[in-house]
Amino acid sequence: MPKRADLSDTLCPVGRSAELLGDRAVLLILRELLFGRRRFERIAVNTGLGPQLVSARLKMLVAEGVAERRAYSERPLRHDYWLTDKGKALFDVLYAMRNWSERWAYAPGETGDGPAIIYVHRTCGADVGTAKICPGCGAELGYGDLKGEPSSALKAEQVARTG
Amino acid sequence: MPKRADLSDTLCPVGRSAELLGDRAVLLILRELLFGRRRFERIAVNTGLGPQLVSARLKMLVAEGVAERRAYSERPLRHDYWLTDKGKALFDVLYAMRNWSERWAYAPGETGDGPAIIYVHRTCGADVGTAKICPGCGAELGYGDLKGEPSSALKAEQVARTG
DNA sequence: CATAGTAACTATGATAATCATAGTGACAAG
DNA sequence: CTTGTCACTATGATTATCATAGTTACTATG
Repeated sequence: MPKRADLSDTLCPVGRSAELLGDRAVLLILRELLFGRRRFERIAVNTGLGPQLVSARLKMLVAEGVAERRAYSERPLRHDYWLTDKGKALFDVLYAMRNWSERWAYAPGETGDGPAIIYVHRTCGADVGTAKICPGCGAELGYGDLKGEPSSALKAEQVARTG
Repeated sequence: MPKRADLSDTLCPVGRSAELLGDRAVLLILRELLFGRRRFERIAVNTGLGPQLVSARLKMLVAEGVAERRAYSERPLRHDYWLTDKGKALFDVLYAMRNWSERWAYAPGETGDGPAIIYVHRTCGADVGTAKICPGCGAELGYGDLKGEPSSALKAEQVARTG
């Protein structure tokens, strides 16, 4: 490809975020980070992306202020990646993606019966389904508010990948 | 690139939608379709994408059931593209992207003062800001509920592109 | 102390997606 | 009968991505 057209200076807000989010690898890495998987190897394995891609994208996310690289061990020197507030705010986008998929992206019965991931509101314990507002208590749902439980089918897939 | 790894059969809902949405061209085309721009040429010009890419992506969106190709003229035979319900439901994702950008993606003052696009709730007339729930009437916000007004700076940019 | 293991990467070459540019087909308008 | 419109297709150069293997800097084990 020739250098991809740059949209980072568009004033259109969708165009701006598309520059960041319009990339499979970025979305998958953000998924991992939002789920609290912070280590390089874990992210590479869970996403199925090669280490070179993971490395390049993490560098980019750090440069954009979406993630932070921290040392979690001095000897040996080891680093992992944490979301910044700017990164945590992307929860809303990924949650919208998840909700869309649960409604539109599966064949009937493909996930067993029920969603691929069940989300429960930490505060009130209600199963939120695919709602934007907690059906139990009416609160808005954002980063950290939900606890996700993969369906048994999805869990099996994750175990198969992780080995 | 070798054939990109296929995620369309993951059970993870974020992975599934990432296969579709993790692509700059798709996001930009969806933006246009959600704004009611249905014609091929208009989409190509507004997104800055080449006609080949637009063509390929629209075909994919039609194959995925996100958009529909319709004849709007018989002589000469001309087609345009409409979102299906599955496509309209993607509003939530793009709206989340927009909200994130308005909050995190601009330097201070870059959009003048105020958001790049002002959204007004059609039903109650309230300026929704970057809320997920209408601050005026408390309703959830979905496809068709909002009327967007680009800031003057963004409008100028759009005119520059359209010619 | 030598081998194996772990974790976060970097290096290399093949393949294919993307871009820029130009062209096509079918018709309408002047 | 030339110019214009609209929805595309064709071509070639460039480069991002993938698969695979290797590197660095340690720790743990026999």
